[in-house]
Amino acid sequence: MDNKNITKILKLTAQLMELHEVNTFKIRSYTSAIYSIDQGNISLEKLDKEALQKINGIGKSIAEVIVQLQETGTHEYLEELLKETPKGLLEVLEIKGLGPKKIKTLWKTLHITSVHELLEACQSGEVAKIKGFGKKTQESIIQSLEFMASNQGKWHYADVEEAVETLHDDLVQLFGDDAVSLTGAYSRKNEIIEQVEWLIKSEDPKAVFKKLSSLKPLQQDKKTSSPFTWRGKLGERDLSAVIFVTSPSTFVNEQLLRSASRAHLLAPLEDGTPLGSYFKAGQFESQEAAYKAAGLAYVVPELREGQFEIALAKENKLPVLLEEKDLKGILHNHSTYSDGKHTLKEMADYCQELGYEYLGISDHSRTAMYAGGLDIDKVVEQQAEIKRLNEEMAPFRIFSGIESDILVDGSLDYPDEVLASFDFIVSSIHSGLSMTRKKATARLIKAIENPYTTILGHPTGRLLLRREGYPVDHKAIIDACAENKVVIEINANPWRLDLDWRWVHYAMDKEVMLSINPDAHEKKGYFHMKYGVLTGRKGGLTKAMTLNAMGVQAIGEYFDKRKENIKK
DNA sequence: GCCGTTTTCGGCCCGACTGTTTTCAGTCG
Repeated sequence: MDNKNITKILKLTAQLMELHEVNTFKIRSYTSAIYSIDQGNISLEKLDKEALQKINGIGKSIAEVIVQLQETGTHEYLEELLKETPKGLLEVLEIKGLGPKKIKTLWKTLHITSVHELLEACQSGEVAKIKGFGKKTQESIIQSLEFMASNQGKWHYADVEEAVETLHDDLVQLFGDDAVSLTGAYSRKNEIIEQVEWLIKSEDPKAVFKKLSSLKPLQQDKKTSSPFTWRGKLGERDLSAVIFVTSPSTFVNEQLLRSASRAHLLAPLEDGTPLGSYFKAGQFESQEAAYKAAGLAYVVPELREGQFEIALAKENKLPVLLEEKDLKGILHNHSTYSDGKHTLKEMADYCQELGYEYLGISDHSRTAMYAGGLDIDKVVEQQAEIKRLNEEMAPFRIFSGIESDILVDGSLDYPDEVLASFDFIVSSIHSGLSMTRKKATARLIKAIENPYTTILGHPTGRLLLRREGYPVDHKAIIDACAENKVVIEINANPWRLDLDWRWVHYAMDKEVMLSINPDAHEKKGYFHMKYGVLTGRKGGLTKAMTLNAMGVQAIGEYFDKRKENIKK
């Protein structure tokens, strides 16, 4: 069992302990053990009881618990707690804004033991009447429940990627490369996937179904399947999967129709025919040939969203999209100076090992106490270390940055002379997230207008499927970035992907550059760059408009020049 | 339950934010 799953179970244990009012210091032990595991970079997988106890915060009993987890997937104490807990309450624990204490109150006073009962109690106004609760709490519970319901059965692209790619390889093995095609939202590299779809070319659907039944990760739902359409689930995740079987004569038509979004297919051609109707009626050798016949340049699947691509395809002006290999460096990363798992040197070494020319380190600024934000002394210390490492590692270079909190009033988190000591600054909002659109926009614009802001970090603060971002006026933000020559981050963490791809094209139109930033808190975080590239590509991002596609020298000059302009 | 010692028992206790209160409790990152 990996660290992530271990801490997940320990967290559940701690929550249940709170629910059952176990000694608070005992609970604290669990939470501090979790913190220690999260922060450290020691894999617990192969450690025995003795080795576990050497880790700060883990003593005899928690070590025993972890050993049990490794051996059985659960532990005795957890099982005991679960026995005393109504099953439905476990789901209630997932609700944002509700902790164990409040849940206990709901359980003991209103006898609520499930999400369903909770929703009813909120709707009837019972919850607001309890001491310690109020109308706002009741309203926010309803909102959370609605948000959760709307996200049922949806997954992050990155979460399903491995299962999808593995099955795709299996399908290719079974049916041949030219007879299998991924379609749907996944083929367009959408950030959220509700269903994965394939198209299989065959005259004999029965034979196809038979072969499919040999694939272990697939479980067919016979009720919803039909003679040409296999429906069911993929893998343990309960991911909805559909496999269409189509004859060779309509394979290309189906590929075109099933890979594009509705908006793309509704786009009219010169004579007014919707593209979808044209694709349906015609006979084509290949997808490329179909676009050509329609008088369009070839549109890659990820652009088939009905945004701007048809107009550009008509004029043969589709951009050459950014590729991962175009990226020369990685900006916006954290180290052990704040809440990262690996040291500055480890982060730099690994970055160099992956073939990049530079690393931008931007730990949290001092206001971010929860993340070990750097006070001014630490900033000085880190910059000295960067200077030393740069001498050692040349021509590789570390740029000294900071992820400065944008404070509630829109100002940055250090006095000007400290801000001036960095090569670049990523300005982001981390606290005070519940704002009106007007307030959030004004706060961001003030930070954008600060001459020290180089990059605007995750502009909406959203966490996909978990938290809506604060509402912002995207146009106003992008316009302000254009005016102040501020780069906008495409935060490549699959939970964020923020700036959203739907705004990338507008930003480029305004000549705002974008930066693909992994926001890495550990070495393997660099691999998220890939999802940032996908996001950029969906918005039509080019190499020329990507900040970190610049080589080390060019970006060094870019940072210097920006700083010179501040002095003037 | 963990830690650290003034060494086997006593202390442990983040800070901002929100919504409830009207000085605080609960939650979150």
